[in-house]
Amino acid sequence: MQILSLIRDRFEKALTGLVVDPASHTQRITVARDSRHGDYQANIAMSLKAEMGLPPQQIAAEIVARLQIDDICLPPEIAGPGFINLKLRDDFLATQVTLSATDSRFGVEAIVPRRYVIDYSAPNVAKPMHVGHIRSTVIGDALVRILRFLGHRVVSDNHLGDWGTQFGMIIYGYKNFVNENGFAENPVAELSRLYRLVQQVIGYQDAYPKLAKAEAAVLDAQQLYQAANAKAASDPKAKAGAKQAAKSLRAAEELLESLQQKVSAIESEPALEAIAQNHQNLEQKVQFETAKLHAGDTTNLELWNKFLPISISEIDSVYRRLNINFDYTYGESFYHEMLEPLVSKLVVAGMAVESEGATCIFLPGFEAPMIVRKRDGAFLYATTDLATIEYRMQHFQPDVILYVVDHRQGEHFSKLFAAAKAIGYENVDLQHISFGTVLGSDGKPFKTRSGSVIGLEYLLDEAVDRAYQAVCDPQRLQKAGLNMPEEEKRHIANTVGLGAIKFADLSHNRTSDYEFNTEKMVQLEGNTSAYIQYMYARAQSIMKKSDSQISRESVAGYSVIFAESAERDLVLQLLQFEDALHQSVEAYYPSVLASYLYSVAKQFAVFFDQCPVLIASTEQLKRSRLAICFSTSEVLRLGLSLLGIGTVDRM
RNA sequence: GCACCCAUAGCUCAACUGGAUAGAGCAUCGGUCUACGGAACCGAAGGUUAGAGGUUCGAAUCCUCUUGGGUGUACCA
Repeated sequence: MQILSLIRDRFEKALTGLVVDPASHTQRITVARDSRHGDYQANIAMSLKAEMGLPPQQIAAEIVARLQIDDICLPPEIAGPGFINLKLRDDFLATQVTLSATDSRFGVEAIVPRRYVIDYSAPNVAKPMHVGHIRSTVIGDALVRILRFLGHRVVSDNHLGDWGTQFGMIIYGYKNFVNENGFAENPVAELSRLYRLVQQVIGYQDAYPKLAKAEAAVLDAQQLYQAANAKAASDPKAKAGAKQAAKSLRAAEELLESLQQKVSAIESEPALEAIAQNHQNLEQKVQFETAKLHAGDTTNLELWNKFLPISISEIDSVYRRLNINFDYTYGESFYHEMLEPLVSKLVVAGMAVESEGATCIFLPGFEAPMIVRKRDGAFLYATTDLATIEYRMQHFQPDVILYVVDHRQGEHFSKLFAAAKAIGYENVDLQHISFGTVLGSDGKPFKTRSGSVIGLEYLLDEAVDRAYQAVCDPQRLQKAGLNMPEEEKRHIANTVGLGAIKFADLSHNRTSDYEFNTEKMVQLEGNTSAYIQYMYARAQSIMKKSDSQISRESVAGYSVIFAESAERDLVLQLLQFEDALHQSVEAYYPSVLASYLYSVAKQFAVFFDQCPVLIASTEQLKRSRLAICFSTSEVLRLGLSLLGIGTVDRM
C-alpha cells in the first residue's frame, strides 16, 4: 500500500476537468515536513495561480471540494498561501498496518518491471582493493536489491578490470623480480608486492627527470609571488594577481614534493635503486608486455591465466565477507575479441574517423573526440565500454543501464553516452550514478599518513574488531543479562561491524564526498546501523518475552489501537516504507532508504520509552503494541536487508 | 585556459529536488524514569545556508557576478 500514490490518485481525479494536465501537479504532494501541518501536504494551488487566474486559497478550496478522500483522511485543511494539509484517519492507519504485517513484503506491491543492467564495483584485478572500492560496490549492491525487491528485472554485472596495464606490470615484475618461494607460499601477497614494486620504479623514472624542472618552477613561482605581492601592496587592483600567484606557488610546491617522495622512496633503498638503474624505461617495457598479452603471446597469456584466478579469489573473499553477489562478471578481457570488429564497423559506417593517427569519434559539444583506437593500434577503455553496451543490448535488452562509478569519470560517461546514441542506441536510458570521494579526517582522499592506500580487508577487520569490543564488552553483556557463546558474539560483531561500514557509506548522499572514520561509524550511537540493529533486537526481545506467539500468520488477530501519540507516529512511518523505497530509486539514492530506517528506529525508541508493552494496562493494548513491535521489526529487518545489512535477535 | 562539482550549527552530515519557523547525530549544558536489556527518552544552546545582486506568492535549492576549495581536460583506466 503506497499511501502517497493513493493520495496522488485521488488528487488527480479531483483535478481532472479542472486543469489541463492533472498528473503533472500531483508530484507536488509530499509527506508533511512538519507534523503540525498534518501527515501529508499538497502544494498544488499556488502553482496553479497562473493557469486558473484565481487566488490560490480559492483554488485550494475548489480542489478540496472536488476531492474524495474521506475514507483515508480527515477533512482537509487549507492553510497559509494555499497549502492543503491532510491527516490520515486512525482507523485507516490501524487497518493498513495490520494488513502489511501479515505480508512477507510488508505490503509492498510489485510494479511494472523494467530491465536494468547495473554495472558496479569493477575493481582492477591485481591491484589490492581499497576504501575507494567500497562506494561503488555498496551503492550498486543496494540499488540491485531495492530495484529487484520492487519487482524490476535486474542484471548485475561486475565489469572487472582484468585486461589493462596492471597485468603488464605484474607480468614484467614476475619475469624479472619474482621471489619463487614467496609466490609459492602466498601468491596474492607476492603479486601485490610485484605490482607495487613496478609501480614505484615507474613512478621514480617518471619523476626523476622532472625534478630539476619542478625545482626551477618553484623558484620561478616564488619570484612571481613576491613580485605580485609587492605590486599588490601598492596597488589594490593587483590583489587578485597575488592570490593567483600564491595558488600557483602552492601547486608548484605540491608537485615538487610529490616528485621528491617518489624519488626518495627508491633512492632510500639501494636494492630498489639498482632495479631502477637496470630496468630503464620500465613503463615502455611494461606497455610492451601488455601489448604482447593483447596480441596473444603464449607466455604472457599463460601468466595471465595463472595470475587471474589468484587475484579473483582475493577479490571474491571480500565479496563473500560483504555478502555481495553478481549475476555476471564479464571483465574487460571478455570483450577483447569484439573490439576490432566494432571499430571496423564504425569506420565503415563513417562514424569513426582517423585523426592524428588515432581512430576517433567526434561528438558535437565536446572539445576532444572519443578515441577508440590509439595510434599504435591498441584499444582503450572507451572502446571496451562501447563494445560492452553493444553486448548488453544484444543479450540483455535493458531499458536502463546504470554505471555506479565515481564522479571523476563524469566526462568519460557523457562522451560514452553521446557516442552510444550516435551509433544508434537511442532507446536505452544510460545513467552515470556518480558518487563522491572517500576522505580521511584531514579532508583529503583516504590514505595512511605515509601516503599509501589502506587495504580494504584491513578496514573490514578493524570495523569488526571495534564492533566486538563495543557490543561484546563483558560488563555490558552482563548488565544486559545476555549470556552467549563465543560463536554468537563473533557473528554479532561481524553483522554489526560490516553493517557499520556499509551504512556509513549508504547514509551519505552519494554525490557528496564523505569522511571515512572507522572510530565514528562503529561508535554505535547516533545515525549508525548499530543503533537500528539495536532497536530491532530490542523489539525482538520484547516479543520473545511475551507469552503470546506473534507471527505473520497470527498478527491479523492483533488489532492496533492508538493510546499514545508515539504509537500513531510510529505506525505512520512504518506505512511509508514503500514510499521510501520508491523515492530511493527514483534518482538512485540509497541514502533515502538509509535515513528512513534511522528515523523509524528513532521513532521506535520513543515508542519503546513511552509505551510499555508487556505490562500494558489492558490485554487489548498489549496485543496492539506487540503488533507494532512486530511491524517495526519487519520493516527494519527488510529495509536493512535491502541495503545489504543484516540483523541479529540480540546484541 | 576551458568544463563540471562543491561551500549549510564548533565537528560530521540532512533537507522528499522551489514550500510554511533550514533539520539530525556527535560534542556541550540541563532534566526524566523503582516498566519490557541506559547503546534509552525529554529539553536548552548553537544559523545572515561563503558573499552580493536577480527571478516569484515563496529560494539552501533556479539565474548572474565575486571569494574560497575539489575534479577532469587527445591516445591510462
